[in-house]
Amino acid sequence: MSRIYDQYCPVARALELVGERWTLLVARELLLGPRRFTDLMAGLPGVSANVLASRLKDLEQEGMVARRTLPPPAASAVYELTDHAVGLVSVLAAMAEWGMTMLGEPRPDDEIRGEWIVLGLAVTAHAPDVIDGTTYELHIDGKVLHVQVRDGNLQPHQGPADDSDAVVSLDATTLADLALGRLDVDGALSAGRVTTEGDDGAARHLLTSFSGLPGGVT
Amino acid sequence: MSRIYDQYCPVARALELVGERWTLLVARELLLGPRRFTDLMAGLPGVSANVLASRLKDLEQEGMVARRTLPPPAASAVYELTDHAVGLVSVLAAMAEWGMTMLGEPRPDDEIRGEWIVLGLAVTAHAPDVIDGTTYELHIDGKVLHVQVRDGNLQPHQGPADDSDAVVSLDATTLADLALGRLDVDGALSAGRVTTEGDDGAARHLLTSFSGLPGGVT
DNA sequence: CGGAATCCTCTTCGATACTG
DNA sequence: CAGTATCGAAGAGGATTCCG
Repeated sequence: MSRIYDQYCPVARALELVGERWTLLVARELLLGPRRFTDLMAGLPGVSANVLASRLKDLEQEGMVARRTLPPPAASAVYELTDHAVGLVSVLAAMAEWGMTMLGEPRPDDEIRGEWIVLGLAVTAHAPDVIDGTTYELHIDGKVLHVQVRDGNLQPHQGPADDSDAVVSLDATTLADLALGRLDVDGALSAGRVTTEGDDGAARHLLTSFSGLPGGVT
Repeated sequence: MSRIYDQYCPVARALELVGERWTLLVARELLLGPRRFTDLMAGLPGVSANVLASRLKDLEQEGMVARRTLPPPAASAVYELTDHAVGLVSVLAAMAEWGMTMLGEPRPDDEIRGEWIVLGLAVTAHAPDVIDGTTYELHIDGKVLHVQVRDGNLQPHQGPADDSDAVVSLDATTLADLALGRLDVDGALSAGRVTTEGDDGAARHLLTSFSGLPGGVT
């Protein structure tokens, strides 16, 4: 059960819904698409099974998350964000945008995952250089996700793209180095830390929109 | 000490900074201006002294809050948001905006304070009707605060205005009823639940911008 | 294998009392 | 007024077990 503040205040109400430890990170994971319990465990290193189960139960009760059983032959249960959670996305976006400026260097014990950085970039990057309607496939440390450009926004999703304009391959550290200005696009490409396929120009536009964000060392 | 997630992720980083219980509510209180420890205790019903002291210490260490001793003869210590906390404001705004839509009716044990509702309104209300550069003084349940309109945004502050265009007096419940569409401007005025002084037309514009927001019963 | 339930230890919270 | 000290209660974290 979520703890309450007993204050008739919008901020307090929001915190009662998603303010507990791990809750917003669960939402972060679900932002990229439906996930099974085990996937969430894997995507949230450090969480314990009982806490995750508890948070999912809370979110489900609040109507933010729905538990659905996939049709056969998969027949496994997945959790996904409901339509009521659209407002939650803007909270997550604000957190990611501010957190991006406070990110700094990875600490010794930090787990590094490409998706997390992509999420931060997606909300932070102003994408005037990226052409609306394009889709990019990202291969980060072997994992595949794709990003759609819609109305000047970058929307990340898990898995491969149906039809991508370009494929960009790099590792999570390179992505973070780009984002925070520790590496520039030309340097990354010439050093072979980033490789592209398909429309190389478009890929370069995407990388440029990713690089040198506020909070970086520029 | 704030607990950490050990994830190199912007959202996780933000949560390490302000994700603990009460932390964002402390920031909410400081948003309206500098406050003494005792003021904060009064503005955060339910918090205990040790938790508040701990949160202030954390925020100070993160550089979000500064502790300052007022010049004589006041000579009391106040806490205030630093310039580094500007990014934090957008997080608070996102929370308030979403929380406003989730607010609903006050629960039996809810404390009701006008400032909290004003804060929610300030970030939620689209203020096309309110004239830029105007200032309003609000008297809510005897407490005085003022709102400045700048670039289409409403900025609330504690205390009286230096030079206000209008004064609006009401109680917190009326304000919430207006915001959530349980009451309209005409009804509130004619029932005497709201009284205005100064530029009545401007006051009406302000009230209109406050009324019938998303999440209401309209 | 997926996920829920149980048990145990540790930290944090919350409330009251106390001190400079 | 501005906190610190103390202590019981609650929650987090980890491991293990049980159920489908």
